[in-house]
Amino acid sequence: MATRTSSSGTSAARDRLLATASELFYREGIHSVGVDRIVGEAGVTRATFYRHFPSKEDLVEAYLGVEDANIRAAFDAAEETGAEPRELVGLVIDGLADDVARHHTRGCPFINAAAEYPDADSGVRRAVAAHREWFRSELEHVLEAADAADPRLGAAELVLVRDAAMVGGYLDGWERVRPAFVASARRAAGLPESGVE
Amino acid sequence: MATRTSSSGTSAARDRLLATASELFYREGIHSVGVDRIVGEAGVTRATFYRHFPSKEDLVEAYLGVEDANIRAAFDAAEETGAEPRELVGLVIDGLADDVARHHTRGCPFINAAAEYPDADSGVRRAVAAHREWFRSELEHVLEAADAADPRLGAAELVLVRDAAMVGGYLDGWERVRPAFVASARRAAGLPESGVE
DNA sequence: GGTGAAGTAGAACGATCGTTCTATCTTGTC
DNA sequence: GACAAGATAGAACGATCGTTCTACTTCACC
Repeated sequence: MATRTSSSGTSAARDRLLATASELFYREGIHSVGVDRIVGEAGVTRATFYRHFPSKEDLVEAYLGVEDANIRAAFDAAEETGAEPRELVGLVIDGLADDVARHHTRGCPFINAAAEYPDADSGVRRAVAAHREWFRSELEHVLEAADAADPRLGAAELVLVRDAAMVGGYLDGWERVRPAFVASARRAAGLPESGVE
Repeated sequence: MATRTSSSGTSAARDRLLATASELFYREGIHSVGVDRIVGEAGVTRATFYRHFPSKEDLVEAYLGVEDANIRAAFDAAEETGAEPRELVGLVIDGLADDVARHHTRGCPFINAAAEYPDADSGVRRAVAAHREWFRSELEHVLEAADAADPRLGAAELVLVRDAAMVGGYLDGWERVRPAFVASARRAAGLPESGVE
């Protein structure tokens, strides 16, 4: 059953492997999840696994790539609503809050991964650093377009408060963190305290 | 060389074990550091290890206990300066910043531990939750004494921003995070933007 | 219709994991 | 001097880690 889906490097087995691993890595941590577990739950053999990924670490990096792509897609979707620059800031903040509340209830995939990879030169940490830098500069552009007072500082504060929201949402519960997050984020972005519009 | 130090559960070997493990767990992560490594660097045998700790997880919890005690001691020291309530708020914020800059450059021990322990009922996660609740209520008391507008929300925001400072300090570098941290923290606590006094 | 890549199945590698064991030695206390 | 507790040394447990291997099957493409 060699179901090659496209001419590129993708295949049904590879997709299942990556989807299963992403779920397990996020929910239970990376070092805690063994290769046996992944191939078992993906319904794939070890040989197939190592045909698609040179090592477990490559799978870990691919997992972070999935998370990165998801967030970029969310930003793209927000921008495609055609909202005005100042509206967009509110949309982004609401989107971040919504993401923490619904999808990322076990903390930030990148922060959690970094906790398990102390070597800053490792592929995993490089992926984390690249993602964070993209995220920060993306926020800066959004604030810049909205004529924020200090886009650079504002973006740094938003990153700060988003990190905290993911950590706090995981450890303390989102409902306890939400008010503080919304207050801090809107203040950092130079928005009024109240509703979106 | 059975150097019993006191009549309680402490001993030189146990102290070395705990100090070595604390350093290794913090610097390299918990699952990444094996028992062999710990006993080796502590200059102790496995038998001695298991005489003092029923299992590795007990050592992990003891490690978090050390971190918890350190932070409590720092709060006590700040309170013993005899500063006025409003001064104390500034002292606490400066102390938190100083701690991130000097000691906790690999992130927050509790957040990192939680990343590796998904089970909220585990002893490790219970220790994390207990520490965080103490920390939050301690901040609330400090803000309360300083007649802050909303001590409960302010404390929640301070926890938020402190979490973020430790994460950001680790992943992005403290010098990049410091301005955003100080601005957010002082605003959350209802302090003026500028110096301590 | 044959070639080759991608799949399955399953055994096996050495290394390390956390844990337990026996046996010997040192030390402080009665 | 005897005894118990703590530390030492080192072998060994079964389990799991990430990785590699051989052998066989199935499909897509030229």
